[in-house]
Amino acid sequence: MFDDILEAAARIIEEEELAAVNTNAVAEAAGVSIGSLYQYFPNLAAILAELTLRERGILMDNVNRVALEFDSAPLEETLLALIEVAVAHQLARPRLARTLDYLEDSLHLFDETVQIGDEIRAAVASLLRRYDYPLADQAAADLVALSKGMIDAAGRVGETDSKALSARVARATLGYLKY
Amino acid sequence: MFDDILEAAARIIEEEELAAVNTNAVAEAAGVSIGSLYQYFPNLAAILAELTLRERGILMDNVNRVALEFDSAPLEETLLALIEVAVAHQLARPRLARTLDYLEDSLHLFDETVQIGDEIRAAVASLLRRYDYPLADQAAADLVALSKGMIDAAGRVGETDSKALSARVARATLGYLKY
DNA sequence: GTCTATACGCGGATAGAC
DNA sequence: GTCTATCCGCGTATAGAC
Repeated sequence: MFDDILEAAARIIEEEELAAVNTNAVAEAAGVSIGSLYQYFPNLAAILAELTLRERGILMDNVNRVALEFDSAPLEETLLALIEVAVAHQLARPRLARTLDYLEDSLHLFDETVQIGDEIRAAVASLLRRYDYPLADQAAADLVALSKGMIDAAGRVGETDSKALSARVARATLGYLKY
Repeated sequence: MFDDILEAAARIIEEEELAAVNTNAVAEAAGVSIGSLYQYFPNLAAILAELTLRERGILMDNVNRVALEFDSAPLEETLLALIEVAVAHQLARPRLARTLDYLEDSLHLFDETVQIGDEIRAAVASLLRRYDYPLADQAAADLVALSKGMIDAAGRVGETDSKALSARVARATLGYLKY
């Protein structure tokens, strides 16, 4: 039920837009009454917050898992694995991912905690440092930003070939590092 | 007056958030009454549409000007000039630029016309073709996307050094092309 | 032309029946 | 626990005075 409500909100974001996410619409899409909705969430913002935290959690779990699994792999392989995680995440539900990014950015809904980008940048920076790459923080920020830009754009235009997209993103990141 | 209203909307976006842009707030920030506001715009959406079209117009004018001025310059110089235009645009009013991008994306407010990204991609693609770069359309899309990602991220964290940022973006684009 | 006042609908949230 | 009914405030837009 809790999950039904979150999923309903996610679907409205995908099929309509963020502004269309209101308590009535979410309750109806979830197949519950407005009264019941308020038994599971204190207000509308809490629904969006929980949805954001969940999506972020899934991505971060995968990022951290890759960082662990590849802790003695060559740099290029690790980067590609991280890219594949990010690509898979974004192409699964492109519009949802972009909208939640916007939410997290515009409303600083979670300014107590770090933004998801911070975590990923930190992971990449520590990876680059392990390989003695100079200016690791700057490079990590750039790599994450340019990857995100490419992956967002791909999702926006409906690309579905994860492998091809990952390869292009990998090319861009390696081009940056080696140029 | 017309301009005052647009500027008021822009400032609210920068200082608050998109959802805070309502007729009352815009009228107050513009120093006019709500009644007068409706003499200049038929509704709230028209204000946001006009604001978006203006910002887009400024950027596109500059892109097209560079494309003309550099029509016989080396590829790298032309790319750098285009990047500098985009960087200047984004760093001038970062939050406004990002929010209007979101608007144009989420609401397909202007689906009759082409999105701003399409125009820029087309300009870059024709540039690449002039230098016989293979897969020009794909490369143009990737270059615009990765540049936008880097420039957005820089604006988000308050970077102000346009030259340094342009140089890093140029490095990423050239890295992509040459890797 | 610009204002104030107001109508009106939508959406958030709660009360209270079942 | 889930529902329906309702309250209430906010925001859009208009009416009408000056």
